Amino acid sequence: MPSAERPERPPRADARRNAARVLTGARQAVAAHGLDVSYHEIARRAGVGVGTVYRRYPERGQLMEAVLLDLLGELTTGAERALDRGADWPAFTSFFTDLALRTGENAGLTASLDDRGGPRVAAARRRLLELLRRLTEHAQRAGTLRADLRWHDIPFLAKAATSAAGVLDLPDDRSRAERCIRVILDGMRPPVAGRS
Amino acid sequence: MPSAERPERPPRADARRNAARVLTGARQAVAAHGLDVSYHEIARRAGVGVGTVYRRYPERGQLMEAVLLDLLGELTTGAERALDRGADWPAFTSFFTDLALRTGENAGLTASLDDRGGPRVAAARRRLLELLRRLTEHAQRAGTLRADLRWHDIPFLAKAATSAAGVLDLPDDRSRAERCIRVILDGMRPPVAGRS
Amino acid sequence: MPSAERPERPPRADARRNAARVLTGARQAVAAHGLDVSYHEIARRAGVGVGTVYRRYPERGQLMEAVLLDLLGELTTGAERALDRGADWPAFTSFFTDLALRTGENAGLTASLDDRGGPRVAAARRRLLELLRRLTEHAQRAGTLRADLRWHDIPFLAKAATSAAGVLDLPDDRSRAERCIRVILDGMRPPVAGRS
Amino acid sequence: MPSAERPERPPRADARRNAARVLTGARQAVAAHGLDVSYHEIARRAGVGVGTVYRRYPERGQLMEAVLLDLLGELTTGAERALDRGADWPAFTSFFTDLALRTGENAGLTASLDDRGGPRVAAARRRLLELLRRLTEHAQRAGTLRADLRWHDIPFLAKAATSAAGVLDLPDDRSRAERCIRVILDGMRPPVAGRS
DNA sequence: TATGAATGAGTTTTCATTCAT
DNA sequence: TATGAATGAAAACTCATTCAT
Repeated sequence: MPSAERPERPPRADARRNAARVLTGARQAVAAHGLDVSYHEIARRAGVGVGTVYRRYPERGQLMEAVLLDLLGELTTGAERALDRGADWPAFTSFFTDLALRTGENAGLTASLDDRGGPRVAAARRRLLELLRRLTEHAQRAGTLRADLRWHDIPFLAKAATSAAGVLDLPDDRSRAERCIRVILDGMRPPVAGRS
Repeated sequence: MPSAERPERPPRADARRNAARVLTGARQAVAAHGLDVSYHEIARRAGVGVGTVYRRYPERGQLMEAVLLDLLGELTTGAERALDRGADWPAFTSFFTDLALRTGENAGLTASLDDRGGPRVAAARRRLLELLRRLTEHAQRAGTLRADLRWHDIPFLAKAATSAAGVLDLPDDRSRAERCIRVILDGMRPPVAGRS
Repeated sequence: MPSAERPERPPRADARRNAARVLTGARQAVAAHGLDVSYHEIARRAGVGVGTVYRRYPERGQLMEAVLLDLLGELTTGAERALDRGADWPAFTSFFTDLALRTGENAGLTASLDDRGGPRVAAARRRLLELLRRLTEHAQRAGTLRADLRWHDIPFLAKAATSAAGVLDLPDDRSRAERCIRVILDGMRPPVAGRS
Repeated sequence: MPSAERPERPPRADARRNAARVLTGARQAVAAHGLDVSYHEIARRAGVGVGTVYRRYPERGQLMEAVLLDLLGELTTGAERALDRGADWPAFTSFFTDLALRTGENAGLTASLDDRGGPRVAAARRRLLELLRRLTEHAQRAGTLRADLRWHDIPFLAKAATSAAGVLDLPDDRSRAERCIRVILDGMRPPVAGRS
């Protein structure tokens, strides 16, 4: 019904397809080159023209927000699963490893866990950090996590654990990344009395 | 060439002064903006004209090499001091902390600990890594460092420890950086038997 | 690449318009400032941004080649017309004058008549020189041109004739240029017996 | 006698030597690269530092004036010799050839024969042009030079004759240069009646 | 006085962003 | 709406001129 009142029609099929392509391309591009990737690089990976990326995300911040929301959603799902599993050490370990590896894959993007982005990012971050706080407290109450750790140190340590992977430019060198994560996880356990 | 004998006069006073200024400016600029800083920014911090920076380092690679050599030299000095002090746990700790903080302050430059740069950088790096290997073996033989750590994991963990500081954009938030370093150092100690 | 088949769309209207503008601007700029004109000057005369000139001719050599081809094309047309007219003395004179004045207007570019440029320039030059050879032989066979002239001296004499105009920095001082061309043309006629 | 009144002492030996070196270097450099040659190039050929060239000729114009005066002096000597020899056709030919070849060797410098330079250049030029005028009139009165030539066309034709040599980048291709000079000289002779 | 290192204006070149099609 | 050519601000680089030694 072609009327003059803008019936808010659903987006065209190719428009929807492009929206997904751009987001995927942006995630890949950001993972590979950091937050300063050029729009041309994103467009190249998405298989669209630069203009298309600009039409959808006129501001770089908007694009990064979309990428962050995507990532935060995945991490939140992981945290919920860990809480559901009782927040014991294996569950914490699994969540932390996931956080660390994803963080490593998204070099530079981890600012998401701090204080950038618009209100929607802030909300998503709050949701994740709240889960993180509960996970941490569970683990500390159960005595599996050292008590002097602040819950907001966790994402820092997670980022730390895998900037290691980033350094190598060998994203698949999992063995070292995992060894480093293990060391950090060990360090996060309560100290044992009777050590010099 | 007014004379054929090239009397090899000593460098001009301002030339010598500028050599130091350029290096210092470059280190500050790289620390603040990463490896892609503009030559103008470097010149500004050094208090010289761009031309002077170009005269001294026509290729960006040469400048970065000089910066790396400077940094590697300082780290090597620290490693030697730690070995002289017997490579016990406090000495190791002190070296690691130094490595971690300097690495953090030189975000992006830490590639130096891997495989970039010309032959002189490679040599300086080899010298440092050799000291690192000896430090690690000492500590592992003394039982103060977990045995399953490879000595070449150390710089990764050090970088890890302070990419934390970088995240904050608050380079002086030492308290968190130090807490993270402590956790990582704890994780590097030998595991204690009888833990789940 | 949204489609794998590259529908090979026709060039955009402004792209086509700009292609012509850039070439014209380049010819004017080169005529006025020589081969070393700045790209900004060319862009200014073409009425486009520098970036556009760079997009079309990333290498200065490519731009100069395009300018040469344009000039050689015009000269070739003139030579063909002269041959069609029978290559008698008036036709030769007219061609030579044209060659001389254009050469003078394109100071520095006249290398085109010698041995610079890529294969396309070489081909265009060969085409022109071949016509020149035929013109010369016609005229010598008809006895209107001195026999001891080599056909490849002609472009040198043409360049000579109007470097005169160049000297003045008064490109419109046609009267002197024409007088000099006339003298040279006179000199090119067969010598008359019985002169000291 | 070291007194306060600046006794106008003769220049130091090395100063005089340098003055000569700079002038020679400048003539070579200008011949090779034209009037826009860099001071560094001149200094290199002279075997002195740039600063020395600047000290002696703070303005580019002063340096070019010195070079011109040197060249004009040589040409004037040639013109005087031609007049002494009676200004017949062989003498004129010899002068013209000399003028042409020197002019060719000093590509770009030939502006000297027109209207650049300071008062001393103007005077030297006037002296040379006066000789040229007399040479021309002698030759025209004797009927060996076409009457419709203006005496001030001569230097233009001379320059013309050898810009030919310049085109080749083969400064020693005398055979072509000489053939071209001959053609031009022929063209300068009085026209012969009974030609189409 | 001679030297060449230092300077910075001007040129070349890139690339984020806009906009004609 | 999607595209990529056009744009021009900003970065890289050069080199004529100055000036500390």
